Amino acid sequence: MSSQHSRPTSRDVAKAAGVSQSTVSLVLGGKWPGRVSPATAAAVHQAAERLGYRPNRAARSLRLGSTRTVMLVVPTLTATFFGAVYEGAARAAARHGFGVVAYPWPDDAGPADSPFAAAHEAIDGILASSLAEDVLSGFAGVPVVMLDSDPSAEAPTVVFDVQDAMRAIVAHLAGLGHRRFGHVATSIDQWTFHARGRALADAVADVPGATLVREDAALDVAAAKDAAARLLGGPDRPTALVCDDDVMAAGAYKAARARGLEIPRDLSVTGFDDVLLAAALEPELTTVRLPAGELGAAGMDALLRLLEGGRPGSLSLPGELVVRGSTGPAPEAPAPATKAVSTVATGQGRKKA
Amino acid sequence: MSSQHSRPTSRDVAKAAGVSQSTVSLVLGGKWPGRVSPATAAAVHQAAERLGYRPNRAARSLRLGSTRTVMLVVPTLTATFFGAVYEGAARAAARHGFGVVAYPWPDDAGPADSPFAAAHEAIDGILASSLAEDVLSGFAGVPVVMLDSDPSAEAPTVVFDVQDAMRAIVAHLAGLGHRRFGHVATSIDQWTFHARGRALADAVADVPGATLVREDAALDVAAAKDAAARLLGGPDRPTALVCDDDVMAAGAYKAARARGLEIPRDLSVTGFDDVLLAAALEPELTTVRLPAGELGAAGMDALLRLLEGGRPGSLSLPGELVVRGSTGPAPEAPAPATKAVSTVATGQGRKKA
DNA sequence: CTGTTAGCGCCTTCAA
DNA sequence: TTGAAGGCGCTAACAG
Repeated sequence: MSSQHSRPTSRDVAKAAGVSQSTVSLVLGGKWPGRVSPATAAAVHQAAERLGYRPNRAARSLRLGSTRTVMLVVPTLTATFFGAVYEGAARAAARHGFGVVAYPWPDDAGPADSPFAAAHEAIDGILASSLAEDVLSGFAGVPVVMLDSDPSAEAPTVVFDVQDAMRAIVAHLAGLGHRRFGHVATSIDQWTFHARGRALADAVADVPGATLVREDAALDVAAAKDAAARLLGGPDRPTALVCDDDVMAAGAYKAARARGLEIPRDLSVTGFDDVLLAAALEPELTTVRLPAGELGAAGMDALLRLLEGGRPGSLSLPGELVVRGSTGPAPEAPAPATKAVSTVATGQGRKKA
Repeated sequence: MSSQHSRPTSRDVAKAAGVSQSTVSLVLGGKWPGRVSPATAAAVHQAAERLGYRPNRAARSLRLGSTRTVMLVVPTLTATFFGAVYEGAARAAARHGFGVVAYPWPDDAGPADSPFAAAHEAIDGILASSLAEDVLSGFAGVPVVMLDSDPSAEAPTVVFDVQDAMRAIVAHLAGLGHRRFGHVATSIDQWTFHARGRALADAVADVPGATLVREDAALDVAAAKDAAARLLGGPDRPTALVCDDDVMAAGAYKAARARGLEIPRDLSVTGFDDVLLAAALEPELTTVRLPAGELGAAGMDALLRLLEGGRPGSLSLPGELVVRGSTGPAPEAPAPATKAVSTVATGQGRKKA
């Protein structure tokens, strides 16, 4: 026995199969046809199998100069969304023999360390989600694909079609007769939230006679509650609150309840994300489901293509409006309107009852 | 220029500093004092800095036979809990120059692949959270620390003090006058849930005159709602529902509402975990906060000690009871009791109003 | 105190 | 069709 008790090497396999190392490499690398006899190849495969041989990654990396590892940079892993992104990315990577290491980098922490504290410098490429492009300034030269961030960036991107999703929300609400919209917005400086704000404004502008007021807050329940309370306390109280995120919708629920408003009778509320929370709330939340896993997978596919020398294009994934119990017909005369709201039915509006 | 445009090697640094490679290795490895002159050491450091030198991980791994990488196996990353475990573990690992790769392995998927599809076989140790020990059967020989799982296992473990947490919950509830408890349990076959069930039964048994009924359900809102409904529909309706998880508590809320019961006036509800959900519910949930990040960090510390040849002991982390709005005094005469509930005040009960 | 040397396991010429 | 040899970048013996 040449191998003491540790993992077998290609040498061991060669010895066992009665061939040379290079033959083993050829066969196991799958490029033997036409260069190695089928019989020899079979013998090699068999020996490798029997010995439980697995190539040493470090040695392979050293020789090849590539690590077959991709780093996923996300603001946090403590959010189901990014966990799903990771799982989607890892699945796609595994199909190509790549591994993924997660690197949580809070968005308010400035540019990420280039010389990693975590010793993760051995990387072939970077997948960055929901981060500003300049966060990656320390990684010049490393192939990058950006997820859920400004598609006008240089790197290939994969994003959600936020505009379409917001249009769907507004169409749904407008169809229920709503005209006075409130936007419970998050103040986080991320592309997706800027995009949501813009998309909502655009969509509302397309509804004749519709108005939109906006309040910003941090992305947590308490802050969102305050923002929603401000909206609800203002003149011309909105009949529908469009929230930037399911978490903020939970805050909106609380503000509504504090004001004695019943959802959806007196107020409609929508979210964005469709995480666990949406189904846990009462009534269940009408929201847009964002396919986080697919985002990760599509991003990884693009990155892998990039690593192979290709030039992947940018991509946009559709969200899906999930209508649940938090939206309903606009209340008839919700408040003594000070401004006349001359609503022109656009034809797509369909009121129930 | 010897280096074309790629990363500088220790050779380049040596050349730049006018010394040999081994000196560079010694200096940068921090074991030069007494072997290299301070002046030379300074020169090396400076050259390395100027060139932006970073050691090649693959080469180092190959030489050292260790990868300075640990694998964290978790049931899923799509849960804030495991995301927090990861972050805690990664932080602790980084302090020692270790990296962490996450490996989501659903608990119902049987023993994990030993020869990883994801090519993650290059690993020094394994941290496994909330998994049965036999899931790791394919990794014989690799140092392992188990998190949140049966402490009677062979491997060192880090767990939460479930028993203490449950006692705190029951004490809190009993202090409010509750004697009829319902357990909304999860049917998931994990150590922690078995432990919760046992701990709850024990704690209730210690309250004179107290009773406990139990219903099992999958770990999701809808299933928990059904289970809670069964509990609430049975004879001698419980006045307090102890749920195995915050998610299940959300289901309990729904069941209560469906039955016209108001929380906490007619029914008290408690959770377990204190994730985002607890503060999003209305009223906010009384629950036990489980320090997931600390679990990961403590586990990683233990694993690192194990890798250094030590024999870390097992550890138990305390949870913290967080009292919020979902628990209140037991209703006076909640239902025409068929059994007499002879309540003996234990002296620690303190009713408001 | 510093330099030389060897070899970790793999893949890829090059020669047979 | 197969084997021998070299070297990826690093570290640890061993010389000097």
